[in-house]
Amino acid sequence: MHQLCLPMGLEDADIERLDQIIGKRRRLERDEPLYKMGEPFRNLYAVRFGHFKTYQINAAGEAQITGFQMAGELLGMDAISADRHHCDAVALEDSEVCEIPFAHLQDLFGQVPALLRHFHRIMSQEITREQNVMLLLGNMRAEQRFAVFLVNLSARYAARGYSSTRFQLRMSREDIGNYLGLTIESISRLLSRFKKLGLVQVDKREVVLLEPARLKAMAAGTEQCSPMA
Amino acid sequence: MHQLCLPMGLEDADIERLDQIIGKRRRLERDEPLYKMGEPFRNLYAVRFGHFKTYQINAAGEAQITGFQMAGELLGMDAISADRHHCDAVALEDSEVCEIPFAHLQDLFGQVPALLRHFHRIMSQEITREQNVMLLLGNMRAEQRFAVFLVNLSARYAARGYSSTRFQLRMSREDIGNYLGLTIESISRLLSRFKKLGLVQVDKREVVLLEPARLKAMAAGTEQCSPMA
DNA sequence: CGCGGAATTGAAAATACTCAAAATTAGTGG
DNA sequence: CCACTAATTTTGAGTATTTTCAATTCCGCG
Repeated sequence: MHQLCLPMGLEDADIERLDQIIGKRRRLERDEPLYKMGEPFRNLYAVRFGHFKTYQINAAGEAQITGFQMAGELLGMDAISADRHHCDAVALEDSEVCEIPFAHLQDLFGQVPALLRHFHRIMSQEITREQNVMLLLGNMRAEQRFAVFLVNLSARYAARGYSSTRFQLRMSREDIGNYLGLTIESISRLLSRFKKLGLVQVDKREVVLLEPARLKAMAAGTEQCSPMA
Repeated sequence: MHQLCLPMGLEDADIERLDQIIGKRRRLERDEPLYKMGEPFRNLYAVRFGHFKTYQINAAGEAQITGFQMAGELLGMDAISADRHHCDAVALEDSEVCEIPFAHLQDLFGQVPALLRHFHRIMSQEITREQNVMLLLGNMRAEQRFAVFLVNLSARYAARGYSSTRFQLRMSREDIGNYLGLTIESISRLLSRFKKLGLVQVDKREVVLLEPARLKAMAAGTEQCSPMA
């Protein structure tokens, strides 16, 4: 947790100070909202375990999932600008976060420059992450989007010490489609195609990446599998 | 400039201190790069006048424009996380920026909490801006995307004291298409359609919004103009 | 005046969507 | 633990939106 979340390269004394301002833990069950758009902003949240999705809702009531978050990742940074949450965050499974009261965190920034620096990196990282999603949504075909999605999950699980080739999809097909700008039917068809091509093995929500290298090539745009005669 | 850029609600003394660390101005001519992906990160840039585009390039060499920036807006925040620029920034016309050495800015953060707070708001604003683009790319049809684009430009010019209904497009049709995840031909057709419907008047790059309210409704998804029999 | 990049327009093609139905899975209560 | 219902996923067929390819047209500029 400490590896991925806020502290990183902080001295023990600083970590100690950070731990002191970290508020209470909060457990959420599946489908429970962590916060909703428009609510006043008080805390950032660090995921301790479980998974979340964040999504925006437009005027017409349709949602666009803007990200999936897992252990060690930080939620709520989009709320700083307007002092209100800009999106909804919902637990995809039973999960736990710790609250980080932002007012206290700001107090600490003045005292622990290394913490501030790290916080800026994390916000910046969120910006680059979203830019990568814009690239995905703006100029990739369905097949490539889905490959990027799988490869991204793979890398994130690997970074957490889990298998990079076998993992559970914590989100529904519908969520995946929404995130990737595709329909649930398209996701289903892509899974079937990838399965048939021997790229993956799928059993309900468990996925095994059988050819990670080819998937990475597809994600990079180097390779593509024909639309299946 | 001071209204939109970093200072805002800062006391005069603090603005003074900020002005002191602000580095030299830099002029760029049309198509000149401000920075390129991978370059070491030293400065943020505040646009003084002119316009810029930022874009990512994927493995296959294709670009995705991630934003257009105008006077008062800040460039380079995506570089903080890796100490290297994550995208290219290019002037769309003859423009000027002022360099803000990030190391110096960080020094100031410890001394001027209000500045820090404002900086966080700006970074957070960039995150929400990108989330809005994800919503656009992920679940809007071409017509709505283009309406959102026009309405967004309109609002930003209005905020700067310019006309909200008549302005120059500083970017090519190709850039617009790239940004919106559409082809240049689609943009051209959309413009023709909007023109024919009396929504806009277009002369090369000059646009007049004839029915701002209907455009806003289209952007919100409330209204749509049929695909033109 | 003519060259060249940018923009427009048209026709054909492709990708992904919609609608519908069937199959599978998950959840619930007996 | 099983059975039943509801929800999710898969699959198919037809359709729609947008792209691709191609041919002009429009302008700025030397």
